[in-house]
Amino acid sequence: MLFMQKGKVQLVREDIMPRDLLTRVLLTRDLLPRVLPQDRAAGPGRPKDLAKRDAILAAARALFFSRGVEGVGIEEIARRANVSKMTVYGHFRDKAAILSAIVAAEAARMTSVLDEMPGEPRNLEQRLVAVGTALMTFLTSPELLAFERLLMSEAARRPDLASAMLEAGPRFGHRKLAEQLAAATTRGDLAIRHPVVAAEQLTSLWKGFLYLECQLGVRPSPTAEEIHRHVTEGVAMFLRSYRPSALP
Amino acid sequence: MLFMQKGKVQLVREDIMPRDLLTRVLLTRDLLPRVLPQDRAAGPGRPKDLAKRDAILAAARALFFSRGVEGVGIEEIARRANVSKMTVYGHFRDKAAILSAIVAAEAARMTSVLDEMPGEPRNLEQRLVAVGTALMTFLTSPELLAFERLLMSEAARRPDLASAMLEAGPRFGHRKLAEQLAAATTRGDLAIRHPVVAAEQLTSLWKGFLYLECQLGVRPSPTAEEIHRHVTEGVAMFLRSYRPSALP
DNA sequence: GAATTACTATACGTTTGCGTCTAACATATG
DNA sequence: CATATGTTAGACGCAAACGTATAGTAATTC
Repeated sequence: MLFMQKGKVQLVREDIMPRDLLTRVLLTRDLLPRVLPQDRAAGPGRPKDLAKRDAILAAARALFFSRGVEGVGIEEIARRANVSKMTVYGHFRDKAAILSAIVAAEAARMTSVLDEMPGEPRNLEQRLVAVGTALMTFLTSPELLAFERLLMSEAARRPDLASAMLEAGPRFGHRKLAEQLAAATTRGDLAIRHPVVAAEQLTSLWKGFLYLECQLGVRPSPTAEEIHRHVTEGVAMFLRSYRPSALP
Repeated sequence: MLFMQKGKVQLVREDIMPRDLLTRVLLTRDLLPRVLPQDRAAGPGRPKDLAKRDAILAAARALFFSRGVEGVGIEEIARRANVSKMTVYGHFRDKAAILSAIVAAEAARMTSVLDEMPGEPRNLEQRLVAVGTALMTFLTSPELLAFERLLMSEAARRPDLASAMLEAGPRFGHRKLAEQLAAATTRGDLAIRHPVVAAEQLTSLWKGFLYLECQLGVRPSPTAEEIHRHVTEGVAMFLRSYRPSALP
């Protein structure tokens, strides 16, 4: 599929991000206990094959993303993961548990990506454009769009999932961006009274109508050029509003 | 339920908006023929009871909004509409046709609401705040949020629905807002080079993070005060960026 | 090797929901 | 009145999906 190189599917595992950050993200809405279950501490008997667990999650992820939770059966997940149906139930209590694990993994990935946003380039405008471009590239990727759609349709039934994702994604991103904006303000490059508000505004400008169109699937994901142009427009507008001369 | 006063449910009918506007909205994505079907031109025999048709649509709307299309059975719709299941199938070919009719009605309602946005108040800032407040009040109403959620989850399967809604809602609104912004520019109150872009930016600022939280259901719909404060912030930021002195 | 646990394949019982059909009654045209 | 269509209530066939059960094989500990 598009978003996973065959055989190399990593979901929630301590090797992709520091355990404490992962935990912090997932504990926001007691999602963790459902995701890292009792590991039976290596008694006698054949151990569980974690590769199969990952294969199940990868298969479910791809299927859920493209056809929604209700549109996919357990048997189909098992078939795609090259696994027996019973094995699926051996690893997960039910369908909802699979979804929880996927959302937790996605939340972790989101935080991880946001945590590595570019921070160094030369002047402020270039830095903001770089961050915005990276963010929009991430957000408009087919897999992220599919994930948001999925989350939206499950939001009513499973508010915990939406909560976890909001915390790991937007809120986390806003805090990080707000820090940068505050720093720029103390440096004298910007005049911002409420950095968090400004960060939310900037993010909204970055997303704009473009993101909505992508989310509803009425247009393909934007090219790098389109994203760059769109983000640059937003940054310019933002900087005009918050340039130091604007506030006494 | 929350969003309809019992018995007074009006969906797609020529009495709520001019026929040509309605048609223009719905024809954007050949939704119309599926919604206003062949009326059999009053031959012999008992005529169809349009009140029942409306009751079916109202029931389906409420149920779809709260539990999604897949989560609701035809029998349940019929029961809630005080109608036999066969009557449902007498008016609509299948579930998808019911959904089409609902979306068409909602699109029409959306255009109608956007078309009546406040236009008169005194100065520019007050006018923009008034429009933004009205828009956000509309968008964050439980019914509209539920509708967007519904649409999002069906977007993959039914791109025509998303298209119709985008055209009737955001795109229509952006055009109207862009006209006002362009007028303000010629009046000298603003300095805007690309009114449509600016309209999209302003709308994004109005929505902001607040709307996302509502959409995901992690917070209740904002109060009038909250909306007013949020919109005012956005307008202030917008005006700082596009005030005439900002551009030579 | 014995015990224990995991995985496979398959079958099963149950539920759910869709869409159709029928027989009776209701309401319109002419 | 005859005719034609709409509405109801119930039953029906069918397919899909969930989650469980069983029996045999595979992997691991002691």
